[in-house]
Amino acid sequence: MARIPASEQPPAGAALRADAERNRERVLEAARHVFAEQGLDASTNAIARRAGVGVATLFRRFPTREDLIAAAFAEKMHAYAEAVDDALAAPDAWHGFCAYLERVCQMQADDRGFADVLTLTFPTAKAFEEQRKEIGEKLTKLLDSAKATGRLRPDFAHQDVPLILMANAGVITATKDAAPDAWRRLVGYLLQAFAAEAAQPLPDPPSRAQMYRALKRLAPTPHGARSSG
Amino acid sequence: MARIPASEQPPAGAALRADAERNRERVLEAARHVFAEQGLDASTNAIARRAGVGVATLFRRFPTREDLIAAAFAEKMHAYAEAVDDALAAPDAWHGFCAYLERVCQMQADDRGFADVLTLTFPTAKAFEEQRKEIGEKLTKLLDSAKATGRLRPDFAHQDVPLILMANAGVITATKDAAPDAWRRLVGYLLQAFAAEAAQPLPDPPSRAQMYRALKRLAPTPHGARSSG
DNA sequence: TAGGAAGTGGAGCGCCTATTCCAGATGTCT
DNA sequence: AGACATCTGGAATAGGCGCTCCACTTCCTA
Repeated sequence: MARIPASEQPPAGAALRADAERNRERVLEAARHVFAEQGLDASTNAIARRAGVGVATLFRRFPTREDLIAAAFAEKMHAYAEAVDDALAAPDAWHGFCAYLERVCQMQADDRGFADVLTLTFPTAKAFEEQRKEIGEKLTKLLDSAKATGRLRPDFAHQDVPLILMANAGVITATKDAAPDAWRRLVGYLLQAFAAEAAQPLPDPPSRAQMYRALKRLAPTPHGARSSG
Repeated sequence: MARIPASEQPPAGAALRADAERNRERVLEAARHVFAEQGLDASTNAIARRAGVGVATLFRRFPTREDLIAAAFAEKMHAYAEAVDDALAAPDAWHGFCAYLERVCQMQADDRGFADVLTLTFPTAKAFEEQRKEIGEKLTKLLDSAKATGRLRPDFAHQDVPLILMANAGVITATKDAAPDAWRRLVGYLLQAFAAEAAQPLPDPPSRAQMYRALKRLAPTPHGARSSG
């Protein structure tokens, strides 16, 4: 007798058996560790091995890679959201903005997987994407406030934020081992460029739609997706 | 009877048989095309297939991946060197520097493989690396001249150049398809940050040694090297 | 034009990957 | 304690990869 109506699948909230829940947690912990070290294209086997479970267990709990990624990075996404909240709460919006960018880039530097997550979308991970949308709206407010102080240049575009994250991801990928603080230099330059005092004409930013499409590019499938195109 | 003393291997300059030379050229052409489209981690098979030759032919002519990369990008490296020469010849060193950066970043945008090449070293490809060294020396001159004009900020470091290329590579990887001009925005910001007028204190740049080690990180082996670490 | 060096391509090896399947172990409820 | 759904891990499938080997072909020279 099922303690849950269980029409077909455990209705998304159904409690797992205790051992299963334990294993789920172990997989997530392993995934977080491995993704942080190797990036999003780490192999499923490596994660299962580290978790000390069979691959089948991993796949049963997280049928698609997006499921695993979304679950593994849920906490970091919250921290990411917190960063905007803190920035909005800062007494000076410009300083809030600067601190926000540094904090987020630091998060990228600390976690290669997260660096990738911030430059991608995961359309099937709904909670994830809703959160991203919410963060985006708060970010708009932050930018407006920062511009209102007269310190952030008025032509700074919302799309410039993911652009920075992409650039930062590039630096981190290349320098993580040999020069782990190199990204600070990049961000330092950029923040000075974002100051209103420095403002000179710029090329147009990519449109929001373009940027969204860029974020929607294929997530780094460990292998195989390469040949499908 | 060999028309060449041929102690063991064709002494690096030995003429290939006409058909072999033709195939060599076809492989290079294919490699250039495939690298440009897919990046340096394109599969050897894909290149051979496109060239219309067997994989053995490719490996006979280019025993290591570095051999192939060095040969495929030799021309682009010359164009890259030319960019510094032109910059040095410019009447105004600051404008020369700006044009140089834009031109090089454009080259990255036009060729995903080359974008990677510029953020890596290939220790076994001697001619390649000597050229890189020479370019580096000219670049130092260019930076000095640009600083002497008072327009390039004095704390701009030589190491900042590869840093920019890494950042640009990150943007290009992410936006190539959806927003192919996004990189211009990044470079636009950076150039404004490099202007002496905008100069504010910055984090220290990575040391040259660090940057060199970062460039020396493993080239993207198509697959396999991942598990060796 | 004939002989042999030079060059060829695809089959094959070993390794890696994702994903599925299923016989057997485990937890949970009565 | 017994019964049974739940959960498990490793074997198995199917594929991609780099790279090598070798029976066969092509070119060049004399």
